[in-house]
Amino acid sequence: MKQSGSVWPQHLLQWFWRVKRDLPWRNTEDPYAIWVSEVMLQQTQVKTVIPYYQKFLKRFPTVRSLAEAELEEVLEMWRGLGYYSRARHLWEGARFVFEHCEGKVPETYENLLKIPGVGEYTAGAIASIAYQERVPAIDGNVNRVLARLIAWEEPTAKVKSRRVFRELLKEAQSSKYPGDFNQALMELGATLCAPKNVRCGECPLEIECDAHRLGQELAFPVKQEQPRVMEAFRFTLMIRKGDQLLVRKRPSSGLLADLWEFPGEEILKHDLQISNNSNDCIVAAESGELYGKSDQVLNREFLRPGFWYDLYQRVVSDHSQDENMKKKLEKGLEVKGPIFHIFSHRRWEMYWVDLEWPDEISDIGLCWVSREELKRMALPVAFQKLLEEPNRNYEG
DNA sequence: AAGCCGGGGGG
DNA sequence: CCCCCAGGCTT
Repeated sequence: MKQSGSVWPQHLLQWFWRVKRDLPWRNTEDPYAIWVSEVMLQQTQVKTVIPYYQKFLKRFPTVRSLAEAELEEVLEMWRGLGYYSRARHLWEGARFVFEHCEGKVPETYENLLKIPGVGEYTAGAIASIAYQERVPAIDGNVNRVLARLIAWEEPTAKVKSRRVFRELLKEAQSSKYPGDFNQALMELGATLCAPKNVRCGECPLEIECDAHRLGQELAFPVKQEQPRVMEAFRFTLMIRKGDQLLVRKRPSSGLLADLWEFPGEEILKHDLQISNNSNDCIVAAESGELYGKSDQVLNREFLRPGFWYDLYQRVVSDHSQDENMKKKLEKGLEVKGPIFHIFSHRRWEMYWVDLEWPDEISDIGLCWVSREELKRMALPVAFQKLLEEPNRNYEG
């Protein structure tokens, strides 16, 4: 960690004062105007923002004028900037200030935070720039600059990273010019310390920067590790009656929420544990989880008629055909698969069996649909694949 | 802590 | 064209 008494904050400020662009929101101390600029700059480049900023402030020069405007007109002024929900948030924030703060933008970081749509970053920017409060304003640019400065090895979004960065800035931030200090960091990130094209030769922090010392500027900030792919089996019952197939609706949260599926179960390979049982079987625990002695054992286990019969019993609540189904599964068990399906964070190894059902079924969660109807329903691709491969018999 | 929102910009 | 993403909010 950089020690207090470090000189880089001075270098940074002097660089900023030397190169800073003359932007409209840098010629005002009006917290409302700075608020507007911050919201616009969150989503768009400086040169695009300038004309919108001027037009917007001309039409809505005060919190009151914005609060009293119709949302329609605010959105109209925003047209072309994108991210219209933020225009709405700005408008709602203005109404909040008008109503709860006597029309005056709060003067402290803490009170700015109470405005809906104003988070840590925006509150910090307004407090430091308009009121010279010594608080950080950490946006994506600042995160990148700091991560490189100290060659920080964790994703910036981590709680630990945010704590370390805040501590670092607490030491470094200028007492006399906290707003300029924050703007300088952002300017640096926007111009020299860019995501891809770094210009370290011109950077005031070149000799202080750990990433540069390592020759690894682009390695920081380290990216969030993508969630590892969870491996799972997906066992499915294709229950038919003539042209009809049995389907059910998935739960309204989680994977493939509210979509349709053929009845069955997902078993995470991660959940497979060594069984206490003396025999070599997978046992269906009360929770519905399966336990096997090893992956190898499990990989064979779904060939057992008993495995599919157990699954069938957990999945179909109409037990009138139990004997019938048991016979079918024991006599001519044909397991189909594997078919693999990959989601963003999960990988299914899919197996299924075909079953004929003789007549009506009484199960509140299940319903018959024809293949024609199925085409018009929200059936995830994973299950469509099963329909397309009726002859993929498993050959252990 | 992780994901969504919902559109833009960069490669 | 696809991939990635800021900042605030929700779960």
